[in-house]
Amino acid sequence: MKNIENGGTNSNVKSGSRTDSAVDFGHVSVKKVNSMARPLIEWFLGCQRKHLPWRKTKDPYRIWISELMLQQTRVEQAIPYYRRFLKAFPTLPRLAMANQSAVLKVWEGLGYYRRAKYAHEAARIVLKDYRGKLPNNYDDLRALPGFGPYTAAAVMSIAYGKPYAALDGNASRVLSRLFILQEDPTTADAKRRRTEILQGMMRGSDPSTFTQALIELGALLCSPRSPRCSECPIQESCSAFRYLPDPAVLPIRKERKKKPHYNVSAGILERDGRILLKKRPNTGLLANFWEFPGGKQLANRSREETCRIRFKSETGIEIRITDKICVVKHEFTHFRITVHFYTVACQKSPSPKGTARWIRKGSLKRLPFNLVSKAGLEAYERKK
DNA sequence: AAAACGGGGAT
DNA sequence: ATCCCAGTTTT
Ligand code: SF4
Repeated sequence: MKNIENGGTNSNVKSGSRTDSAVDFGHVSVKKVNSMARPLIEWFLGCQRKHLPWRKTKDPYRIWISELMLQQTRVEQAIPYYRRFLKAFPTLPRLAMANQSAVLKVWEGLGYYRRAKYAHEAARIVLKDYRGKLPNNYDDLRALPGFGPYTAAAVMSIAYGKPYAALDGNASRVLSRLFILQEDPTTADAKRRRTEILQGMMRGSDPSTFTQALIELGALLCSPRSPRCSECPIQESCSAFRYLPDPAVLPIRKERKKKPHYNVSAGILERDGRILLKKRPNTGLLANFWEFPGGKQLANRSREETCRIRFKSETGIEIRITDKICVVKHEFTHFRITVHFYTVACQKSPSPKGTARWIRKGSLKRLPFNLVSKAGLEAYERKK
């Protein structure tokens, strides 16, 4: 089995026809690679979090949804979403037949909303091309939207029991410490190399158990900040534990760029029990989410003027400011914003342009909003 | 290779 | 305030 991919497009590692003893991991010991799986798996069988909802199944659809939700997302945060999602869409065909906005609404609050879009798209493809069953094949999975090297390998190993190496942040961190890999783990080279090592490590083990065991080790013991080496089942094999005063110095991390900050003004316009909202574009940040019309602070303008001008350009509607509602601060992945909410009024009941719509207040609960809009709306309802 | 893409919890 | 999480896609 191979799932190593070259720079960018992974196929899980291609190692030709080399035998075990010929596998070369540089200074990574073959003996160590071969001796680690057993204690790791024994520890996992005794100490894993058996209550995690996705541990109760090997249904490829459910494993897929769990892996998708867990991308860059903490276990505790994903659990309620996993339950709600599978209650709403119990099977892959049910997901495929669902309305895209319904899928997005269930995902609301979980972040990285492209994942919801991909889940829906992939489900439709699988229903059409694979009779509703996720393909039992790495390359076919990789071809589906949202299936990168990790997710494809995770489904192949965890659900289908095939020996594909699933390299996630946990597995990568454990490898960094186990073999004192001082390279930057984010490069294509490092990923390829680490996937190879993983493939060697999982040889001879049950792939489903091994994949979950290594990830669980990274989550429970070999944590980013303070690894609990004294409880670690592979302590004896671990070079970082043996040679470094503090294994937590690995993996090395690159310094981050500072986040820019923007001020934003937004207007809340209500008329005849309806509120004027704007749907965000189909791509990019918070794609297809709804929000209050407004925009970034304009140079040499007041916040109120900014609100009025931005509101007009997004909706075509002339408004005047009637009151200030609240100020909401929020942090996204790459920037921070401070949003100034105002109540606004207009002359008649004009029809909006673009993606702006009058939404009945009773319908708000069916539309997806991010935390900023929710905070603005809540403050508005409270103040009225 | 780098940037874009959310939100929350831990330190 | 900073890090980073069961990563993938686009640029
Ligand atoms: S001994 Fe410590 S550093 Fe090494 S794998 Fe175990 S928890 Fe991680």
